[in-house]
Amino acid sequence: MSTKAERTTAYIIETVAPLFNKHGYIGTSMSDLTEATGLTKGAIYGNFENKEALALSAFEYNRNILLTALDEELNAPGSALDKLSNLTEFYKKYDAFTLKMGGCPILNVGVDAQHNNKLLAAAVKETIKEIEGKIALVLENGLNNGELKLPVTPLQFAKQLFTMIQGAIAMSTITLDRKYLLNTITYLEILIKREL
Amino acid sequence: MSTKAERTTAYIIETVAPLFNKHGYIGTSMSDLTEATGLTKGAIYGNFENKEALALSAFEYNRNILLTALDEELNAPGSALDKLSNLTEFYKKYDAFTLKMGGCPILNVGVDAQHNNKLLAAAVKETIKEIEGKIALVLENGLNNGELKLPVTPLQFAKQLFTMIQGAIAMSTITLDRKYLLNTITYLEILIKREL
DNA sequence: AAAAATCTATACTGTTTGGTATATATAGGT
DNA sequence: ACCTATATATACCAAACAGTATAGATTTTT
Repeated sequence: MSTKAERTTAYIIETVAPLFNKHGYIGTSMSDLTEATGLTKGAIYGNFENKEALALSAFEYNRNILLTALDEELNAPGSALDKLSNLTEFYKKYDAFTLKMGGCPILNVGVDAQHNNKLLAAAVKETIKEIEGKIALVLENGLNNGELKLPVTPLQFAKQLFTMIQGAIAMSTITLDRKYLLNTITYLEILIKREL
Repeated sequence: MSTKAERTTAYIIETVAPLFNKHGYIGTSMSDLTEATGLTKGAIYGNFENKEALALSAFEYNRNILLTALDEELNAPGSALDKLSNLTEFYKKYDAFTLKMGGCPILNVGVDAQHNNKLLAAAVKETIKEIEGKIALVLENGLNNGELKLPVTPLQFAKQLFTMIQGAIAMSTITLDRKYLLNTITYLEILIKREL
């Protein structure tokens, strides 16, 4: 069984991750964190070196949830097209999926950290690369199987796909209108059926 | 000629607009503003009621630059397809265009203000509606001319177009890689040529 | 050019910021 | 059950926060 401190550390991360995601690095104060966790500064600083380390752990927590969910869709049994279909279905519900974490961590932290925190900004860039790689791998396998053909390289197509998805997420987030998400994904489904 | 105070007000807005756009509402402090403008708090608070009013003016300043530039492209003489071509050309250089204002104000303020400032968040939503309306109008005119046909309503197509553009902006901004912008716009040009 | 209006600088407010030293309380191992 | 190690709370720090009162400087109007 895990030690008390490990459980406290995990509890803190889980609790503050949505706060950092919603209000940004600077926008989240230590008093916000003590209030949300019910712990004191002593407890938090006993488990994390400083605010930055905590914010980074919080992002990584959200990122792992996202990557795990994506892996589940992309590694499910079935053809490459099946996996892509899993992916689009997943993103149709992405707003509900990211509700607990306070919205899309890639969009929120990516934009917030750009000029406010280099470590976080780099972590987001790395996460994007990972996701694009995962999608590209599925496409490459489908290509090698002869199951589908591509107008561009697998990575290039994956990047285009993810860009459109991220655009839908951005628009839905900013306008609070999930139609952007639904309509874009519907378009992507048609695009996949037609092009591949 | 304008009065001294009016010029000072304008000077303050021009100077602080990129700061608010880059670092967000909470991330920009009054001392950042006095430092950048070379003015004191007295001068700034003499021209603006508070930080929020200044941030709103700063966003509106950037927004007006953007809307004016878009109007120039969409109201230029020529056919509807010409105007759409102007639009895609404009967005190919969007990263350079938004450099002075510290990045895309719709993306930056839209994400930042979401949970930090309702007034700003509402202003961004309104701006998106305006831009979509402008694009939709061009499409509608082209439709009425018999110049082009659309798979969906003009507004719906405008929204899809803008979502993809905004996705490219988001990805380019977060990764600092303008290829996302270029590749997406290239794709849009093909899409317009094929679908319309 | 004088008077009235307006703009800006200075100095200050109370509050909140991230972070720390230390004392106490609690957990884990024997 | 005790002892040691560790985790948490309390009280504090200097700096930075947004905002303000007022006095002096500069425009603008007359």
